[in-house]
Amino acid sequence: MLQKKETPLLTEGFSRIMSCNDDGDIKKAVDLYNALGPSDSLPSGIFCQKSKGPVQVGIMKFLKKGDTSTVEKSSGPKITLSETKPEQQKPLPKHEKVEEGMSCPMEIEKGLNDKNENEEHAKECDSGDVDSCTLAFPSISTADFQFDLDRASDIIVDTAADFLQKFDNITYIRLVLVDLSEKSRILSLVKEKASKKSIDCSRFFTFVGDITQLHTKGGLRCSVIANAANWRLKPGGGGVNAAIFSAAGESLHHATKKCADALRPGTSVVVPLPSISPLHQREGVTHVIHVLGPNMNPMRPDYLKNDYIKGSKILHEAYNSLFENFASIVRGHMGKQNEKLGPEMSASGGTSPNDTKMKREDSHGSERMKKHKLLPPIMTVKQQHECTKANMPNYHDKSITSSAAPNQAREGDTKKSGVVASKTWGSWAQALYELAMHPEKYKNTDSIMETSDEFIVLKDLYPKAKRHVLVISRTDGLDSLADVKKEHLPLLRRMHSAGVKWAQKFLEEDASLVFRLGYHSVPSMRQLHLHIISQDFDSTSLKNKKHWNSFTTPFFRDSVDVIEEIEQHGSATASSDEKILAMELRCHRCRSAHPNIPKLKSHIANCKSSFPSHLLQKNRLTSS
DNA sequence: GTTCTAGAAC
DNA sequence: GTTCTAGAAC
Repeated sequence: MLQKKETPLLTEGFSRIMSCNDDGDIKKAVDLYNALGPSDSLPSGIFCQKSKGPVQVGIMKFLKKGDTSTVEKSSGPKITLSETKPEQQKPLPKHEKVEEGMSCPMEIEKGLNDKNENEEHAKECDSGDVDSCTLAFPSISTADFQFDLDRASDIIVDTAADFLQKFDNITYIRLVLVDLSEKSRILSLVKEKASKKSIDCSRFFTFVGDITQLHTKGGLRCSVIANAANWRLKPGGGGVNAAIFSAAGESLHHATKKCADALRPGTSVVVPLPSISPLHQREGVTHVIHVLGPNMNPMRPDYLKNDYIKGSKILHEAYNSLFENFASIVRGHMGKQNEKLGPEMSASGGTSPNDTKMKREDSHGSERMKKHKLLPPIMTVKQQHECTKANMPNYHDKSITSSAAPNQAREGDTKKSGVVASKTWGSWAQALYELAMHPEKYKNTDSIMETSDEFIVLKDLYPKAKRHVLVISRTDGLDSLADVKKEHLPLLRRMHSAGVKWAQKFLEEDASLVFRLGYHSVPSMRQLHLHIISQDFDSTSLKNKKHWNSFTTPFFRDSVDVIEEIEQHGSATASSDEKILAMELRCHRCRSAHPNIPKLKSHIANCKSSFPSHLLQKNRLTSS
């Protein structure tokens, strides 16, 4: 239930930790403890019961379980009414007979509540081959993006026919166009046009139902589903996108973010769906392909102003990209089945020369999109220097931050050109650098407490505790711990001593304070700076999880440890990852967890526990 | 780094 | 209804 929470450890003082994944596990655990007599005991250790249940519910949902809007567990977890968009709430239509006079080979299947009527299909779909090779997709661009249905149906039928012809040797590859309503105009148009083209109805058909419940409600197994995504690949909005993200849970969101940040109209991206996703567990969906089509809605981004020449081209590209990506998944699956090679192949990885080509093209396509679309033009370090030279160092002055061109890391680019990727810095991240390079310009600022050739001591403008100062190195090119080498050791030692000196000075004024000296693993601001921060964290500027975790998790690297590490290894390699900043909030003294910043702050205002033992060693803390 | 704000959580 | 967070923008 506590999905983002740190797992408890035996070292925290527990003797036995059991993980329960579903109600059954919980009951077993409760029964186990209920059965204990006064002198009974259980073995110590960590006991993780393997998940058999379909989904791990969030704690809020667990507590609300009695709510009648949530469907009973017996039929598998269902989307609660409050989570679905109005169009997803409509009950699925009852099975209807195929319309009379329908001569085409296409079949219309109605969403089925009655399992018996779907038995035949379900049986067929249970075959591993078949379920691995069915793509269910919604009509792209015809809902919110208001693309003309007649033109769209032509494009769907054309691209599907081309695709199936290309794969006519793989008979069990199937494409299924899905829509919610039996009255769907796009379904009937596609059905009609497909019949005219005599497309094999076992390989391409339409289906009435909810794309997020094809297996459980419709008896149709589709391991790959397409999503009519938005360009930011964000959950929400409405329609299919909202429904898929909602049904797939957080893990789809995370998995998507790993694959791409944004999508260009006419392209698609494959996202392997983590096995913890309810959509994976319940419906057997292993991949979601996000597709972005052309937009004919003036209220939405990339509006094409009714330019159907461009629009049709983009819609063609969108379906081609979708089907090609689907093919790469199928090939990956076939590769696994046929070759049974030792090393695992990626879900989209193929093995034949053709596959390699396709994979390369695909990855090129997605790489192009990956992390790039939203980024502004890159600047060289020199350009950044030029750009910021003219500016004042007050890093919160908006006139500065808006005048300097932003720049951010584009690892892909630097890697490709063979240059080692080095972090680039946003305009707001330059202030300490400016100050370190030209302290004389700011000598009247009362924030500067000390200046030497090697460093500057500055009051943090947004202190995160009663006392919070920075010792900023003045060495040009030394921006973060990643840049620190053995040659910088004397500097680091002197920065440390300066920090200790200031801490002692503060202790003369308030002997109750306790100080910690250290660096952020990944600093937000350029120019190596050492934090000297009192451990009360009593400050209105400490506002969020990132602030807290940057000073109280391994993201904060104690100066003494950094120095020792560089002495031993020549560099500071143990730096922790930015992911840790999103962790739960725990008291830095007693390690208790708190649900939000205000509650954490009221706790730490009173917590008198001693500091964790590792902080009590090696002078990591400075106190009176 | 902060500010702003939509939407989630309460 | 208010509080709080997280992500975008700067």
